[in-house]
Amino acid sequence: MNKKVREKFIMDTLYKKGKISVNQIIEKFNVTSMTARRDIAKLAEEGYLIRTHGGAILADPLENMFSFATRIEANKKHKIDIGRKAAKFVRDNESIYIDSGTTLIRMCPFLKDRKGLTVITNSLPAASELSNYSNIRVTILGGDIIHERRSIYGHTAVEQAKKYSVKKAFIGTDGVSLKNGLTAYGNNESQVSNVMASSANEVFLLCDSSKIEHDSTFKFAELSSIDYLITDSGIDKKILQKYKKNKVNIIIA
Amino acid sequence: MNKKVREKFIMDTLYKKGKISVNQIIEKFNVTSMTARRDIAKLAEEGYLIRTHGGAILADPLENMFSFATRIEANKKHKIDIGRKAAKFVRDNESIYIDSGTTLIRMCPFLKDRKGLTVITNSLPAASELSNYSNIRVTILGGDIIHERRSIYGHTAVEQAKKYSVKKAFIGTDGVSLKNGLTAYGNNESQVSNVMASSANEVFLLCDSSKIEHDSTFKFAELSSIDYLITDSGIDKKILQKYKKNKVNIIIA
DNA sequence: ATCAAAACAAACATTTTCGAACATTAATTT
DNA sequence: AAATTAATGTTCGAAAATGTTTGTTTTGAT
Repeated sequence: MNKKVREKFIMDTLYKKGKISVNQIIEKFNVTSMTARRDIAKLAEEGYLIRTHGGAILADPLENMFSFATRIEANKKHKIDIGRKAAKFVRDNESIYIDSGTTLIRMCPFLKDRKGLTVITNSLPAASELSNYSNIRVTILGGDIIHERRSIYGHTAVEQAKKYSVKKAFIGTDGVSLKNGLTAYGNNESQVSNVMASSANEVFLLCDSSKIEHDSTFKFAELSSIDYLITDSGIDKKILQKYKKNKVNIIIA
Repeated sequence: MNKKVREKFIMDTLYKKGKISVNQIIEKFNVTSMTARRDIAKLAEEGYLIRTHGGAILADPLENMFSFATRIEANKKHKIDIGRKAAKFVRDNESIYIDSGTTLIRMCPFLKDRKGLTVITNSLPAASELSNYSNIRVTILGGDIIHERRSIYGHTAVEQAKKYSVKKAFIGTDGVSLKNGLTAYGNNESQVSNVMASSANEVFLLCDSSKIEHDSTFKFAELSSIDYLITDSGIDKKILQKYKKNKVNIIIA
């Protein structure tokens, strides 16, 4: 079971230093280069890192490696994990809704191999990312753009949203708690999420653990309106138990 | 494995300082000048930067936005010229429509200082670019996305377009001729352009000179429906005269 | 306009890393 | 315990990265 330990070491090193070499792995664990390379290959396959000659660097699926300032976003790793997990629920030939939000964007790269997928979204970056994949049909909601979030909202967006019905809706939130359900900073964007969620067969809420048991200003949906809550391993055990007791279908990525 | 790391360093430096020298790379990574130059050459090949003697400077940011397979557009200079010229017709506190198309995108950076501007667009990259400027209200048309063009079309988009009325519409085309007017490859996108143009006080057609007296498949508008044709200095003198005789209001950027 | 220094690039040499194929050794299942 | 599966090791030719040499081009100062 050393494999998992090596993988953890690789990712830890990457998050700390941004890069790792095959030799580092060889020396640390006394394995052959082939094994080290296989580890790296596997993690690359899963989208965690980008291979290089002699090692690997940290992957960032969205900003291709030449991103503007390389500010290391808080919770980026967690968000990628959540995005990957969420993407696993998407099947070929489905139609899904992807909400705006930094966590939701992380789903997109993991959808690129789906066949016959139709995606409806109110997220400008999600639409941009998905429009790279010619096999995915992308529909964007029209309306006004919120600059800070690159998301689309307003009456027009809501009206358009009402016309669609999707199999699965993947939505975000600014906060979620057992007491107040889903809450957001602004009242506007969440209306779109609500409409799309209400027509969906299954609703997935994606939120990193920092938002759990944290309330924002506007309450926009009950906890019961979601079918699955996908979050990261950073969630407090006690809170996790409490949620399970309250029959929230919680998934740890 | 240093290669990717060097590339990242090069691009980071470029984004921070706008330029980089071969010597900086040599000193930082202890490599030969040949290696440093090969790095630069490769990145230039991919369109990320522009080579100079002794180093490189940053390539156009817009290029990077969708650029994965960035073929370096011919006519880029011309398109920028056209975009700059077109932007000069935009006043504070107006509402305008910006069509999809590579020429139209070039307008956006020149609009960043306008006050109280409202922009409606069916172009994904234009919307992305404009959403960087918090002083500009951006409305995007909803609908299906054409991958190759990053533009939005279809029934939904047309219906939404009908609800707006703008002061000035800036539209693009695949071809324009005295005989056939404005023509496009596909029949779909141009419908949106048509609707927005018909409600506008003034219609500007932006097209580089390679498209003039060149016909595409679908005829979507008369030449008389546009008020100004903005093109580049590459236009043939004889054709220019002919257009002027036919009372086309032609502007050379 | 001329010249020297710096920058460049083609061709070739060297070093390093890869990865496919097969062998071996755990770990799991039956 | 035998069979199956997963993980790791070994070998070796191919590919990639980098260095070296050498002659050409560019630049900038005179």
